[in-house]
Amino acid sequence: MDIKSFKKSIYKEMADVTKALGNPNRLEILDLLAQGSCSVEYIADQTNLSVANASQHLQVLKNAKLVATERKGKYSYYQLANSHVFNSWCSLRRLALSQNAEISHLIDDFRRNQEGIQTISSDDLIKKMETEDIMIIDVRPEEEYKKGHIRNAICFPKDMLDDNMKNLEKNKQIVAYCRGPFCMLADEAVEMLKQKGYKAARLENGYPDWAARELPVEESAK
Amino acid sequence: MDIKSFKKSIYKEMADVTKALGNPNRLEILDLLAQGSCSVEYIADQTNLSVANASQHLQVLKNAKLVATERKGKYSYYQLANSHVFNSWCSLRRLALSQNAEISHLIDDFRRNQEGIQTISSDDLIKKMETEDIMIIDVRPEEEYKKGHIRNAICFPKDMLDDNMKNLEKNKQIVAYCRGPFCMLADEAVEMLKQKGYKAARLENGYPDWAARELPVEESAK
DNA sequence: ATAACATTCAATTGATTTATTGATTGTTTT
DNA sequence: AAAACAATCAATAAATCAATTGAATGTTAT
Repeated sequence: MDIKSFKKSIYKEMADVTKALGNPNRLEILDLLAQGSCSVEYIADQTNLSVANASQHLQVLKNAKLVATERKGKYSYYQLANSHVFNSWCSLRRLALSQNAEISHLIDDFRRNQEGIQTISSDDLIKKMETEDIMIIDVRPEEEYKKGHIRNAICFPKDMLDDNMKNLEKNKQIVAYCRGPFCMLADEAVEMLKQKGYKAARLENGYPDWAARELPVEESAK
Repeated sequence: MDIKSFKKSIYKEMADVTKALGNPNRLEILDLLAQGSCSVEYIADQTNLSVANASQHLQVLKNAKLVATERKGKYSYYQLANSHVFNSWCSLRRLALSQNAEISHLIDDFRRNQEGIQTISSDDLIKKMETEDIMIIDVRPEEEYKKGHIRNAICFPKDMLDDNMKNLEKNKQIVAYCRGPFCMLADEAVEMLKQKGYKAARLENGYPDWAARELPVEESAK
């Protein structure tokens, strides 16, 4: 093989992986899978796709080796193939947020409409955990909490918030987190809590970002 | 705007950026632009695209705000819009190399055909620079060396290698580098040098990776 | 002014991608 | 065995993408 066609096939392979990422529905699916493995039905439900369409997108991701699948009984569970997938996803998220003022504005506008939700970074949270007596609440669906959560966080699914609110203390700082920066579950929870007189803020990013911090950084390809 | 359509537009924006990256020719163009700014003509020439087609791809990259353009006289010079672009490019390269055995095999096969080119990492090079008396040669075209190069590296364009070889010393370890892991200029140079009895190895990655190391790591979006 | 040149634009054609629909496969429950 | 269910497959039509061609724009040199 000559150099020219060698290089072309390299970039072709790289483009195939990138193309598999380059679809809004698949990016949303990957964002969801970053929370842990999910069945096709759950994915379809959470992303408002038909099951057939979700399955089709999952095949694309699978062919690109971005996700792995495992059958348990009559369910197929999908998960991210490895940590590189989430790393690239985050890198693209950072890229999109940095270049494209539109996304940042969309988020800012959304938060502003909700009367200024206070946002804290992971570093801030670590500091607060060491110096203050705070409560961390996980407002994702219970299934996702079970697959993994921030140490000491309480399972606080947003739709059960009313019932559980009595477990909170008005004088403690509450930090709510959810799936990631594009997920609005934490914003909604914070808004509800503030209306009731609690001191609440949201974590800027989500659980997967937090979990990735705790792992050693992988540097090179292999 | 309701949450559903808010999320859809977020992922849409993210997908638009990713789609702009998801084409083999555009990935190759970005790899080239990572060396420094280039004219359309140079890009077309280096990537074997027609000028009109290269220009078209550049428009796509420009619309996605991945590259910036500046006109100097009758030439348009394109460059990467910011460091996030190269970071994402590298992240996708890592992803593709890790998942897709095909790419790694393609590279390995190519290197094996050339009688085992020895490859050293950036960390290795730093150590060697401190402890040994080595020669670092930049085998990219002179234009790219001028735009930036590893400190103390000598400009050694591959097509001039024969003429310049007399400046090398047979007893010193020589390290050749080029554009990146997919670029074969360094491999070719190392092969030629080894045939003539020099001790030569190639740097695993290229100049842009080296330059990115020296800059402070940018963590979050803004 | 004219010619030469670098780049972009516009139109076309063929190839890919996407969502939808309905049928099919394989597993579990009754 | 039959029914219910999860997931995939196959076929289609609409939309988008990519390479080619030739014309148009804008700058520099003569």
